[in-house]
Amino acid sequence: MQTESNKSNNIQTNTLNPEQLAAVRNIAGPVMIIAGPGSGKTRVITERIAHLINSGVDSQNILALTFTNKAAKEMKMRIKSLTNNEDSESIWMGTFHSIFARILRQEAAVIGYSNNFTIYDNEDSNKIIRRIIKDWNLDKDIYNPKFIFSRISFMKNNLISPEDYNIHDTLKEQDKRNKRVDFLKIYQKYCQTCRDSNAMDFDDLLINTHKLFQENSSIISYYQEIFKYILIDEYQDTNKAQDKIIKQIGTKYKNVCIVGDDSQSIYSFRGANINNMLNFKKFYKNVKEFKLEQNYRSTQNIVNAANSLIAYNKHKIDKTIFSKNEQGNKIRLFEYSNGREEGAKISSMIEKSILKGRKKSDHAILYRTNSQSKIIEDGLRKKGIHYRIFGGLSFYQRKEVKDVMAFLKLILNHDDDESLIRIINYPTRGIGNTTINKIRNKAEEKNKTIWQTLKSDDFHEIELTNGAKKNVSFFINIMKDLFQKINNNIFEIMELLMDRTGIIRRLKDDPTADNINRLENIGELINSTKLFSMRKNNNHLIDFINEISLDENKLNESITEDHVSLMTIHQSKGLEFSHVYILGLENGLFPSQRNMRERKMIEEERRLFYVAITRAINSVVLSYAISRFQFGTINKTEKSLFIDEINYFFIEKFKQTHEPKIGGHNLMNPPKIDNRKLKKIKLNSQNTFFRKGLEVGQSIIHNVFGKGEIRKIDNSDGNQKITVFFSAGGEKILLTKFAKFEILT
DNA sequence: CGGTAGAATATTTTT
DNA sequence: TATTCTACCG
Repeated sequence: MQTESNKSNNIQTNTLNPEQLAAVRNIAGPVMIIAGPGSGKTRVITERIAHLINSGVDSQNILALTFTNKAAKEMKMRIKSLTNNEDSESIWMGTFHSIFARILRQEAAVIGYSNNFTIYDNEDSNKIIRRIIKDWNLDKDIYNPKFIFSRISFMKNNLISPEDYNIHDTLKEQDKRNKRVDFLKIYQKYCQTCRDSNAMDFDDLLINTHKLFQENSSIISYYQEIFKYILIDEYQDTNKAQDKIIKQIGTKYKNVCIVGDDSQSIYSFRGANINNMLNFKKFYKNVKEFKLEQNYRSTQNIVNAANSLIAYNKHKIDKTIFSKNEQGNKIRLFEYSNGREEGAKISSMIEKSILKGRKKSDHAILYRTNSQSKIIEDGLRKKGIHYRIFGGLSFYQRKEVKDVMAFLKLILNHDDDESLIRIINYPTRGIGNTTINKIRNKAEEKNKTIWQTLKSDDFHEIELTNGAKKNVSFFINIMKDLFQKINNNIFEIMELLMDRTGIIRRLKDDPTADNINRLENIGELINSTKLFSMRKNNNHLIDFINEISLDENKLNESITEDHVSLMTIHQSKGLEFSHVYILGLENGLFPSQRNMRERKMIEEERRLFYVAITRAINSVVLSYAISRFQFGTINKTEKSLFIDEINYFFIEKFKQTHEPKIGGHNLMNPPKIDNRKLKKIKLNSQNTFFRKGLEVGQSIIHNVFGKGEIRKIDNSDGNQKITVFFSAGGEKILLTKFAKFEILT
């Protein structure tokens, strides 16, 4: 895999083309760079920043906002080598969220937070909302927690506070029509809960920054002076709050450079609005506009196919993307009878490609939804092709990891009720729902946070059974001891934490496959705290939590073995691969069911498809299945409407199956076949897993237990088990599916 | 209170 | 199918 930043070797010469050069050199005043896919955008950005520094601009006066922290890191490295200047380290470069979190920690007191505030992720937010709805006995169908959360998020991204909502008739009308009359109350309560817990959710990082700047003229002028030069990548995917903040900061010096491609805007579900980009020229006068239209990445066929597709979108900036690379092969389209066949056939295509001498990492498989990864995984595994799935559940989102992290968060911020509730009975120590609710009610009554309640005399006012009281006291004591350690290094905190809570002991006592896996993950977390605490600076608890809350750190980034990449199209943004496979081109899946109703939404899905195609350097393979197994039933599907939008001149169609087509269905509602009777026969689709090359007598090294020797290999059921004797820990049975180890001999 | 079995329910995409 | 929720029993 390559990211755009290190793809510059694709640019034929070492020099920039005239348009790129102009975009790099024009550093004063507002600039808009429209950068088509593969147009050397990242190179232009890095060169531009390097040019700023070489022209004498102080690194500390540059604000560069990227879409991911990973992109920021890579760009920083390139800028450092371009400028040969150590100072380039001090550029303010990162995502909106991480940069603003940094500012907010600095200025927290001004807006009524303390600087150790917790950052809640979506799971935390959802739990809070679910609790509010439950506490108030609201109808779960009308007040669907997920929906409520996304609506709250929508409000926040559009800077609509509860007060604003209240005077916003159309919004109120909408909710009234849907009988969600209590939406405002929930919104208020949710905000209150976060604030009381000294916590911010992702959206709060934006709106609180906006508020901070809005209400404090001295602070905004301070940052206007700091951020004299502003550059924002992927501007097409900014939301209103982000756009406004940039306007707040940029209005003084107006050295604002936005980079983006309206055709690649794919985050409207998160509040992103292309109009931010389209209206840029209206807000600032004399905007210099540069269009990077030459695609250095893909073959002409791929670029032409993508162009013919995106031409169906009405809402877009006029531009002509072209390629001078070789013509290349046509895009290939395959029809399969079902998802399983799709997975198998695509896998064997990749296998053949690898046999031709290509690297696995030249291949990427892209899909619309995370759940589609499973079928292709099965296919690849059968062929023994290494792959890596990006995204899905990240390491830090795993339950057991979050549980341990909740202890750390609570140590840092005692008012973090969400974390406290999460761990008061983890591992189970006899504190059930009844007890927790009694405690919560008392805290509510006293208008205190839970920890404040527990540590004060109020605790004794709660009517608890003796047993419950003892258990809660036990928890309080654990936490008091841990709180003492707040300034120790994290590894020491972790050791005490494990010792006092017995998390590891408990898991070891009950070594089910799940628990072994959990144990390994916690082991990995402990390892990472060890590494973290060995850092020279920024090695405190707050730094650790900060990085984990906002960095999409995958922790297993270090996998070096050659592998095929599997990811959603959203995650492929900014990446490129020689050979790209796009699965599941079916109406209802891609474009997704929900987005098929509105033209605006279909345009977004089309942009998503455009992004997918333009990831490819040499070849694109598309596929769809005429039936798909989903939710335990087989559904007939129809090929995606996007397929025929690609000009036939650039695409080649293959049919693998000859089943008669059932015609005449309503496009919006593909017929469903009731499969309940068939289900009883149940295909034996057990997930088998065997690790290759294992032998009795081999010595291995395990990430938790260390060195050991294989004593026995058990392939009897679908899950391969090995018995290993560890010099440190004695004999253990491991499931090779989960165990993390390497063969030594 | 904790564990579990069986029922109900859910699928976009993510900082 | 995979995950979450609910009801019930020890």
